[in-house]
Amino acid sequence: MSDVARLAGVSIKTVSRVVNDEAGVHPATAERVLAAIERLGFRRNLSARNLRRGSSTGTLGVILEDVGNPFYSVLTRAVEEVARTQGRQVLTGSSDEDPGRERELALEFCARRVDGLIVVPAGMQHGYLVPEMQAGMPVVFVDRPAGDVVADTVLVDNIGGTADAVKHLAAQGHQRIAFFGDAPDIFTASERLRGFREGCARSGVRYSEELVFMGPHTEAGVAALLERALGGPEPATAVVSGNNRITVHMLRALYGRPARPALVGFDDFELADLLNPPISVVQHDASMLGRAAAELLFARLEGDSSPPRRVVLPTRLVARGSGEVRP
Amino acid sequence: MSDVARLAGVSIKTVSRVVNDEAGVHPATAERVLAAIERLGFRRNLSARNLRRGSSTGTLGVILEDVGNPFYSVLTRAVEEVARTQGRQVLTGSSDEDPGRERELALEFCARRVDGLIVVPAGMQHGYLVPEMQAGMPVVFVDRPAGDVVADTVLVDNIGGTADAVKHLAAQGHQRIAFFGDAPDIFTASERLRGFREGCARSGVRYSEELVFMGPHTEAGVAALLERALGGPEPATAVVSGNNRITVHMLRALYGRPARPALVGFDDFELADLLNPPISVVQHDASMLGRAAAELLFARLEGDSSPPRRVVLPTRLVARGSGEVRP
DNA sequence: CGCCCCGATGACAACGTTGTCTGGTTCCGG
DNA sequence: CCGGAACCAGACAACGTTGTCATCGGGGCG
Repeated sequence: MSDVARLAGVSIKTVSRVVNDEAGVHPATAERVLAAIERLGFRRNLSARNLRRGSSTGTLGVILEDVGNPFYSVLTRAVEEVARTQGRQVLTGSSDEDPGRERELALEFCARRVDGLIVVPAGMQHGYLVPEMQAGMPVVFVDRPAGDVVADTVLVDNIGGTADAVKHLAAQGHQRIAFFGDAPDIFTASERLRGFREGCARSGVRYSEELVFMGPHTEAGVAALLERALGGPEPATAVVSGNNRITVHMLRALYGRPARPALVGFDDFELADLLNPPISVVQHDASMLGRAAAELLFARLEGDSSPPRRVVLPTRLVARGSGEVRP
Repeated sequence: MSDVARLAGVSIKTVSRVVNDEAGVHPATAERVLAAIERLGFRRNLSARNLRRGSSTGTLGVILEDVGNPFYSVLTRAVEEVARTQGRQVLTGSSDEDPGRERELALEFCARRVDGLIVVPAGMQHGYLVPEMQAGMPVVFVDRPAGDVVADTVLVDNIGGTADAVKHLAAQGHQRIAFFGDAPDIFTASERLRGFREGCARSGVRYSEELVFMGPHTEAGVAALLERALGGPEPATAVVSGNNRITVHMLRALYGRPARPALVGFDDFELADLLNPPISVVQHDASMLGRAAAELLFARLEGDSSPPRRVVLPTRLVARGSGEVRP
């Protein structure tokens, strides 16, 4: 900036005035300054500006499990979309479900003075965020609640959705239904299991411990457990899958098998309708999750200080046929 | 910081020493300072720190078409992964293929003093980046070259990959092969068309203008053009699709049709192997694109000032069966 | 002619840090 | 008992901006 000032023969304050479109600069002076800016390729330093003005950094931090997972990337995109209307940029980070990594990212973002955080929490301890929140950092949790912090949270109706899946299968006459889910320490996994159990109760299906399989996260793992579920004296005739990754693993494991169990998966995924049979799913909207979270966050930034809210977005069972296939 | 200093009864410089783990602070003093930091929830302001130290901001800017598109989100994840090894964070932005939006994002990132930019360029004019690059901002273009700027670029072998697709189809006996691609002003689209033409020439397939369809980007659009390609006196018996979105649209348009043309798609996609028939694709690695770009960028940051490089990553034809289906 | 006001510009401090330099103890060896 | 090293701690300036206030002409008005 002082280079520009020297070249234009003015003080740096005048340059500042020009780059900020402040009134009261002689047109001819402004002209000279602009020419100097152009010639030197000057671009004002936003960090310094924000520091001096005490204004926001105009950034948002988004921490999720994996930026590369389509579900989260759609969520991120929705956040970005809302942020854009507010002239803010988005910093993203993947925690890989590692609480330590999440914490590291969150504190790093706080040190960068992001205006707010949107977090898909990993693990159950988020007390480390309390001081930040007390210091005025708005935090919204998405997809799962934080273990030990009360804050705005946006969830989907995991219980209702899974119960619907069971109901759908029961309506097709299935009585032996298996559930495959993520590790039970992940909120959505345990909620969906709960929904599964409730669904069984409501639909008059006998819930049996040995048809519940939590935690496999490789194709081989899913395949092995599936073998167990479909073997034995009383094999399962239908399966509820707890998330899209497990569903995909399962499809691979089932591929080419002559007799396939009926299947309903939690989370929709691209091409589910083009498979044979088309896969029925419990659908919900990652984009809406992101939008809701971002909107909650911006409300806080605009001064909303009402008690923390918990938004639960509905799910929708999309019957595509896989729920009707009989063994 | 001065609050902490006051509470601990020291000068702010001592606080600075403590938060920076500098040697030469009496343990008891450090203890007091740490306690004060804890009590006040102090977190040092990274922007101010970077400003003062003149060090990098520790951020990277990534601009791509759509953060929510799985292809780009995998790329982003790879960039993040490399950035992480260097202790840097990633700012992302979606251009939606709008050059104006891209420019806005890029300049905003520059004003924030990101350490470098990774850009999937939209449009053909990127001269606006020249001053920034001259001022020392390293820029790497991914997936497409910039129209009018020479800089590091990471591409995939669009021409070779598409030619392989044609070769594969020709080997199955196809002589009437259609090509569906993105709008021709998108680099990858025109390159792949070129590859298609070259493939035809090399494989002895007659290239015919009326079997080339560029630009449809809705399912209905693809369906309508497909109708044309498959109708008429000399219908196409095989189709090459120029990217994963078009492939998916095409699959929907073809779904349930009794006689399907043979199909090879550029870009692999999840579940392609589970469709019926499994879809043959020209596979390439978004993750590797991202990694290569990030590594080029970091090399520049470490002072590599060799002439701009152009890296072309190979593609691999994965024959899954859809190329062999005969009408 | 003198006054005041206004338009244009600049000097200076401050944002929250950290690098440099200096001042003050303490403790050791001579 | 003194010189000097070693150790701690603080004062001050600076990073690149912008907010506040002061300065300086010139022009309109009484």
